[in-house]
Amino acid sequence: MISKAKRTRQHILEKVAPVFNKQGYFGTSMSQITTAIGLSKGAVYGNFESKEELAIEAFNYNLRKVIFPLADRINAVDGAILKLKTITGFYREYYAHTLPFGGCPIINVGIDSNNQNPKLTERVQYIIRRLTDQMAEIIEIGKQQGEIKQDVSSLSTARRMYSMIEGALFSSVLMHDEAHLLEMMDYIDMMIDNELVT
Amino acid sequence: MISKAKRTRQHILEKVAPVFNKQGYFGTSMSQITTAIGLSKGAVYGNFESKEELAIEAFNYNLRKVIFPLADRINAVDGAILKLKTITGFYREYYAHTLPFGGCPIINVGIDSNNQNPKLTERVQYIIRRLTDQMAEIIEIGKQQGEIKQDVSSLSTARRMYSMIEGALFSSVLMHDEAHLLEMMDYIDMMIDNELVT
DNA sequence: GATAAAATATACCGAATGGTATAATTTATT
DNA sequence: AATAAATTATACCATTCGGTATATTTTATC
Repeated sequence: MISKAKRTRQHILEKVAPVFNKQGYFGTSMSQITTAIGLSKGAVYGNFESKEELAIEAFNYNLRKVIFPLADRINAVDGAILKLKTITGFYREYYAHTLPFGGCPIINVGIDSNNQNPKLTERVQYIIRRLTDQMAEIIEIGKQQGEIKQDVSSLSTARRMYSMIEGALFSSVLMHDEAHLLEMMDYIDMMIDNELVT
Repeated sequence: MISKAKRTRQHILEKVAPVFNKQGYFGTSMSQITTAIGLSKGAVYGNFESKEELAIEAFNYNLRKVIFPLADRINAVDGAILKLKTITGFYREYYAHTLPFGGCPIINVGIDSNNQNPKLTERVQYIIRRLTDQMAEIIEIGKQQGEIKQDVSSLSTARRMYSMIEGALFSSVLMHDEAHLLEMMDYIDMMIDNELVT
């Protein structure tokens, strides 16, 4: 059976993750944290060694919740083109999905931790690299299997796609208008058909 | 002659603007501010009514420094296509230009103020709207003058361009790699030639 | 150069910060 | 059910927070 501590740890992360994502590291105080979780500082410091560790784990929690499901969706389909379009499909739902959490944790923590918290920044960089490498790998396999044109640069295309997605997401979240994201996904789909498909 | 107060105000903004841009609102303390400006709290509160007003004015200062010059560059050339390519040209230099300030103030303050400071968020929204509207206007005039295809949606295209730029900028700043931005500018230039030019 | 006015430095405020030691409580083991 | 161990609440710590009142210094006016 799962120990009490482990369940409390999960409870704290669940409640605290959206707060950190919305308010940032310095914008979130310990008193706001204890209010959000309905527990005392003792519970927090009994399960996490510092506010910083809590912030890092909260980021990981958000990733597990909003980004990692993408991998499952990609693995569930076959073929490079279909996999790529699964990505755009995923991000079409992403706005509604992440808005209650305060937007995309990658952008939020990326900006928030930059020039501030090297550990968190490195973690965000690692995640971005993983995501873009994964996309590049899909394109690469597509090329090998003749599904995607040979003259396409896998990594450049993947990075461009990712920047387009994050940029549109930023616009949508900030302007409170899902259209930016949806229209960008339409455009990327079109781009896939016109520029990648053999 | 310019008054002492006005010069101090300028001095404070100049020194404090990059600090706010790098560290965010809550990440920047009054003591860090007084250290950065080499003056006391008396000087700060004699010239600004609160930390919040200082942050807003620091953002405006950053805009004047890194974004507003774009308008001049656009006005200096004729023709929609040339104006659009002036924009991509501008952002090609933007990474090196804004890195010492801690990256693009629009993304930074946008993310930092979202869910935190409504005044600042509104200001960022207004700036984004101005930028995208300006770009849409260029495309619209290009259509009227037969320089750009009629079936192009001015506003959608402008918004997409802007999201692409901001997304690539985010990637470059966070990954410490200018390539993301430069490659995106190449792509946008190509897009202009292939999809917009009549 | 004296005086008034403006601007800056200093000293201080209550409140809140992240963090800790310890007491109280809950859980698990027998 | 009794006891030991693990977990959480409470009270408290020094420090720092943003902000202010006032003293000092600098600037402008005459």
